[in-house]
This record gives sequence, C-alpha cells and structure tokens, in this order.
Amino acid sequence: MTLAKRYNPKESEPRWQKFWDERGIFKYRSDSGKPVYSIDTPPPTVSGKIHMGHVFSYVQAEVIARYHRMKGMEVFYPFCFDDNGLPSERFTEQEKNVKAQDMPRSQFVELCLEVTKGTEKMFRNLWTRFGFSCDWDLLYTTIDPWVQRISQRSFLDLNDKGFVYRKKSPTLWCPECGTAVAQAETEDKDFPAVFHDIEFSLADGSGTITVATTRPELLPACVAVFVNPSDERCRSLIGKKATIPIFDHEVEIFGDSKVDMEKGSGIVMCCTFGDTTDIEWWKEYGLDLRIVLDNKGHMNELAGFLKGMYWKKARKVMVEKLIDEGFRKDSRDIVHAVNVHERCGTPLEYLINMQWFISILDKKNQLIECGNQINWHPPYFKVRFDHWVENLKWDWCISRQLYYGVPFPVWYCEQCGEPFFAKEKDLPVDPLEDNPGQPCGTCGSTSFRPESDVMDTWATSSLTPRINARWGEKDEREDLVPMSLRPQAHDIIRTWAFYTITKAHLHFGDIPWRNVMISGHALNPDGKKMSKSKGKVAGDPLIALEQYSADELRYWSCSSKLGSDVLFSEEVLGDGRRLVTKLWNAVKFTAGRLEDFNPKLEPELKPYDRWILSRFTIAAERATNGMEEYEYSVAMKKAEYFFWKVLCDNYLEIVKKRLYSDDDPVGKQSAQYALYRIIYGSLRLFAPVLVHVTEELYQALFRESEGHESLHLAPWPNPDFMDEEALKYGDMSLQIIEKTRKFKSEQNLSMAAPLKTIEVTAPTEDLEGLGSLSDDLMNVTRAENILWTEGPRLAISVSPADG
RNA sequence: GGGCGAAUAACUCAGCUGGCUAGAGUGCCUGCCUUACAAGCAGGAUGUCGGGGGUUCAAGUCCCUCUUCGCCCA
Repeated sequence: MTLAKRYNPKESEPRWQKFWDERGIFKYRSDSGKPVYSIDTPPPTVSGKIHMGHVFSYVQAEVIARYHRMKGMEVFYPFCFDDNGLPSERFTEQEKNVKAQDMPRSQFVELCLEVTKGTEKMFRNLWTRFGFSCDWDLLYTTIDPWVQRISQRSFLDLNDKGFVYRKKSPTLWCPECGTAVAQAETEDKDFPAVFHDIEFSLADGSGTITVATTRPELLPACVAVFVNPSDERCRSLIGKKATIPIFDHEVEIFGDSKVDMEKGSGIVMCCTFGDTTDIEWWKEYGLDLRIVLDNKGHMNELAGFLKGMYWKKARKVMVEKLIDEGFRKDSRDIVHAVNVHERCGTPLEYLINMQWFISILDKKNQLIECGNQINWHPPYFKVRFDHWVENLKWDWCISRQLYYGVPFPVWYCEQCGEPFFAKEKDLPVDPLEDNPGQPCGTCGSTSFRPESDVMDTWATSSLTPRINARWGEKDEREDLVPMSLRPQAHDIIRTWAFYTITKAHLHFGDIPWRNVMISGHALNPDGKKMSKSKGKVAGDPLIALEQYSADELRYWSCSSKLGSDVLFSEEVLGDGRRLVTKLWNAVKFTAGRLEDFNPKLEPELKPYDRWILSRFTIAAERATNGMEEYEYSVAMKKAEYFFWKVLCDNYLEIVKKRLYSDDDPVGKQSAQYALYRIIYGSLRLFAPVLVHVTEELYQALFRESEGHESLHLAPWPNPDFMDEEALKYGDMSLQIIEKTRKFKSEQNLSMAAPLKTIEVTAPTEDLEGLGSLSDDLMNVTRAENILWTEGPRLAISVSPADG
C-alpha cells in the first residue's frame, strides 16, 4: 500500500463527507441496544451570517459527540434551526425589502418560510463541509407544524398547572419593534444624557423642592415623589404633597430606602414608568397609573401639549418650556447606562399592556437547585446561571406583538371576555385562521376574538430537549431525556440555558440535561469579540475553507481550553496544517514498511517495541481523561506530543534499520507489530478532531484488517500493554540518543554520520536493562560499538569515527 | 457598583489536587538535502511566572491586597 507523496484535503474531504452520508455512518439507530448519548444542539436562528465563532463552538461539541460514538454509545446528534421569531422577521424584511405591517400575516409568513429555507440549506451545506457528524434525519425547525404543536402543548400544560397568567402589567417594551420583550433580550448601553434639576412647589405653600431627572418628558407621568427617610435634608418632607410644574397635579411625597441620597438632591420623582424602581414603588404604594407614551414611543393626550410627539422631541420641547417658565434650575451632562433591546439598540420603555406571563419569580430556589443537579463544564460558569436567577426582576413575559412566530392557542369570548384555550387534539392552531369549534364555556357565546400575539421565540427554543424527544407525539422518545449534553456558548447562559432549565422544571420537575459544556468565543485578531452586529468579523467560514482544510480549522477550534476565548489568526491556524502533514508522512512511511506484515500474528516483542507500546498506553489514558472532562484540547495535546515527539522523533528513528532490513526477521516483525498497533491507535486518538485525514489513512491501511466500515465507528483506544522495565530503560536510553545528536550537531555533522564508540557508564542494576537496547541504539546513533561500564550514575561520552 | 475569568519567553498559550535547574508551538540563531516528512530534522539563546504582602521546609500553583484586560450583569 502506497500513499500519495502529499495529502490533498481539497479532494479528500468532500469524498469522505459523501461516503459518510451515503453509508449513513452517523445515523442514530434507536434499536442498536447501545447506551444512548443524546445531544441537545441549540438550533441557531437563521438570520444573517455565520462566522468562525459559530464554527468554533459547534466543532467543540462535535468532537465530544464523536468521542462518545467511539466509546460505543449510540449518539443522538441533531442539528436543527430556530427559524421563527423576531430575528427571522427582521432578516426577511431586509432580504426582501418589505415591511411586515404592509401585508397580510399569512403572506409575510410565506416570505419568511421562503427566506429561511434558503438559508437553512446554506447552513447545512456549510456544516457538512466542516465534517459534522450530525444525523440530518433528526432535523426540526421551530416553525414545523409538529414543533408548533409542542410549543402550544407547553403553553396549555403550564396553564393547566397554573403557571401562566394574563395580566395588564408593566412590560419591557421596544417602541422600535413594537413588541414586548423579556429581560433576557435586553442589554445595558451607555448613553450621554442630561440631568435636569426641576423645581416642584410644595402644595402647602411651605416652599419648593428640587427633583433631578434625565427624563423630563415623563413629568406628566409623575405619580409620586420619593426621598430617603434617613436623609436629614429631606426627612421632613415625607407626608407632604408636591405640585408638578406645568401640569399642576399634586402627588404625595414618600420615604423609601431605595432612594440614593448621594445622587443629586436626594429627591426623585416616580413616573409610570421610567425604570424598574418606579414599577416597584407603583406596586408597593398602590400609586396612580399615568401612562403618557403609546406603543410606538409617542406621547398621548395625558401629556397635554406634548401629545403626538416622539419622546425624543417631547423631551426637547419640555426642557425648553421648563426653562422658559423658570422651573429648570440647573443641568449637568452625564453618561448613564440605559436598558436597550439587544436586537435593535433602542432604549426600552416600561408600558402597560395585556400580556401572557409565566411565573418564575416565586421559583428561584427551585431553579437554582435544578442548576445544581447539572454538571457544568467548566464548573465556574454555573455561577453565572445562579446570579442570573437570583437577580431576576420580572416574570417571563411570553407575549410578542409580532407576525412570524408560534401563535397562542387562545381566543377570547366577545361576550364575557374569558379566554378560550384550544383543545389538545386540535393542535397546532392559528387562532387567526381557526375557530374554537365550541361555544364559550363561561357564557355560551359563539363569538370569539383571536389572540393575535405570538409567543416569545424562547418559549419554543426552551423546549428543544422535549422537541428532540417528541413530547406528546405518537413517536415519543422518552429514553432521550434528560439529554446527556447541552453544548453552548457562555453568552446564552442567561437565555437559552436558563429558559430550558425553567421549562424542564415547570413541566416535568426534572432537569433538561445531565451535562452542559460552555464554549468560549472566537475573537478577531485584535482581541475583540466576533459579532455579526458589532464591529468587523474576520472569520467568514467559506473564505476560511478556501485557505485551510476543514481538519485544520477543526484543529484550531479545539486548540483552547473549554470555555476560554481564542484568537482567529494566521499564526494559530498553521499548527493544524503541520500536524496533518506530519500525520500523513509518518503513516505513509509506516504503510511502506508494513506490506509484508500479518497483523494476526503476535511476535516476541523487542524491548523498544515494548517501550513504545507502554508509552502509548499512557498517552491514550491521558487523552481519554481529557475527553472525559470535555477537555478536547488536552486530549489533542497528549496525542500530539506522543505522536510527534515520542513516536516520530524517537521510536521511528530507532526501529528504521530493523524495518528496512530482512537480516533480523523476528526484530522486523516485532517492530511492525508495535507500529501497526500504535499507528492505528493514534489515528483513533486524532479521529474526533482530524476527521477526514484520519479516515483517509484508516481506509488505506486498516480497513481491510480491522473491518470497521469507518474509522469513526471503530472503538476508542483502550490499550492495556504495560512493561514498567521497558518503559524505564527506554526513557533512560533517550539520553544516550540525545547526547549523540548533540555531539553531531556541535560537530556540524549529518545525523547519518557514523560514530566510533559511545561509552555509557551506568549503575550496575541498570546495565542489563540498558544493554538489551544495544542493537537498536547502535542503529539509531550509527555507532560502531557501545562500551558499557559500571559507575555511580548515567554518563555518556561519544567518540567520532576514524578519519 | 456586583460577579466570573485572565495576566507565565518577542508572539499564541500549557502548567491537575503546592515538590527536583519553569514547558510547548511559532519566531530568532547555528547546523543537517538523515532511504516518511526542508510544510522537515538536530542543537541553541530567551522568563524579576502582573505588583506587594502572607501561609509553608517548599508557591507560577494556596490566602489577602492592589493594578491592567476581557466577558456577564446592574
């Protein structure tokens, strides 16, 4: 068997991808009888572009999947798409240059489907080119009717359990997108702002107070004034009333410890609603409700002369008016953090609307306990989850005023207003298209108004373990849950991990997965996070695939510790290429030397062959430990060190002479045996990462004798060969080889240059062990003879050849 | 402001539960066309392990504190 001088990944990689696909190598077989290892791949949204950061994260999980497959588990590894919700809507609007509001919902949904299907095809093609071993027959998309059915089933189940409620309640609201959003969809962004000092008069005529605010346009929404009761300056104000300038309504002054005494005058106004504290006060003190903004961020009639203005303009007009009338005493420029919608960057408002909520605030302890039952890799990321849960301030608002999404299975009776929930057997329903088919259970009316909102996309995404398990469907696969693994990046702990844990707890009182592995981010060469929305993205996977092979990029993806970020840069990417080339060359050499070898025979083994087999056992153990801890980079490092330093740089050089010559058939056979075992073993250690080149080499060299259809179906190496003595003297003898190499290097000699004599001094008890290596040592050093003498410790001296 | 992580050779990083002169790859220097590999091989130089305290026979490794950077959250 001869291999090409050079490996050509461009030709080889697509060939094996096709082979795996056609043979169904990675198909999940529920009837195999093997223990199941199930992976809950978080389905990506199909909006916009994919970058090397995604590849980075997905490859890490992929490697873990392959490891478990080789360990003999039946791997359930789906790759799916989250194609409903806001991101897809925005993406479709961009791609088609349309606005959702300008057409009927059904027509827009059609467009969304068309756009997302095209993108999904592109994604699938990309993952294939990276050699992903997922089973595409397991694919679902979150807009699939049966997935919608599960989402609606979830809603009905939570309703039955009493965990959902519908309420006119303050909600985080994006005026740009015109929808409610959840806490997890927000982020803080610094904005320049102006702190205005505004004068309120006391209603009893005893004077004035100064209130500092960044939002003067909310003055008409002011329903109370607060001071800190421990603030000497303000304590006497508590219980009095203040008059709002311009609008002239009176509000009460309360004392509350939440007021920051250090900030401004220590007197703040409470509006409905300027921030979350306002909401807390509004609830706690039973304050009036004065909403002055509409759903698009415009002022309403309660705002008087500001009516109809967008809040930005209203603020400007209001400030001018306050200055004109002498109410604004002072102002300061500041920078402060504003809660914005992460999708569009628009500052969020707090508006009152009728929304569906899932109660979670009363279940914080249980949710943290669920987190405790899951193994987090690396463990320190669990803290992020804990803190997120501890700091939750809102129940989960699941209503979205959008078009493309999973509808609520709900109508409202026109007569009595009661909600009417769809029957389980009718799911999925679209209340805009379908009828309840029954009269109202409360009043008997047959006239219904459909719920036009759709569910938060996370309401669906949080069900992925149960979608995989086809919850409630005819072909339910309960053996998959809790799933073995959730792989994901650290930025979605507060969203995806959190919501999924929440749903599993609420529905089943269970955890969704036993293990979570958290990957880091790929960074641009300047050290900044790769992001499609912010800044530049260096890594376009398609361009990367032109420059590097999939195996090289996979190697890069596995080069850092789990959870830590890594630079996407030229210098790091070269490492994978070197290893692939090394692997190819070493196996090519081996292939040429194994032609007359019969793997079925087990010859008497020479000391160095026993040494390398023992060394391999240690390397395989270390690689296995790495994989078991989800530390693929450790596993790779151990395999690479063994292969390059121990095997190629030393062992191959030591046994070359034996392999080339037929003078010593037993010695040759012994080396062949060791080489065969070790090359086959090494290929398997590299297989999860360097998926293509290892398959190519396996098929060329081992397919016939080992019989596995693919290397990726071969067992993970678990060697037990161990010869402590061979290990000891083999390692010790490396010093002799090093010494001769150094001698030749210093003399500017070729490594092939002959030597006269090597004198080795060693303790008596080691002389025999070392001496048994004499023949091979003379081969590798090209020494004519080795003189063994007794001495206190190992010492080596080298004499040059004559002439 | 709180939390988490990082700070080790010119660069990118490894160093687990503390233990022999601190490692790898790249880059640099010197050689070598060695019957797998010059995309290679052999040899070499390079480090106050961020600063400061402390615990210990012994600290890159544990504790405290400070500084800088990244991420998450307020």
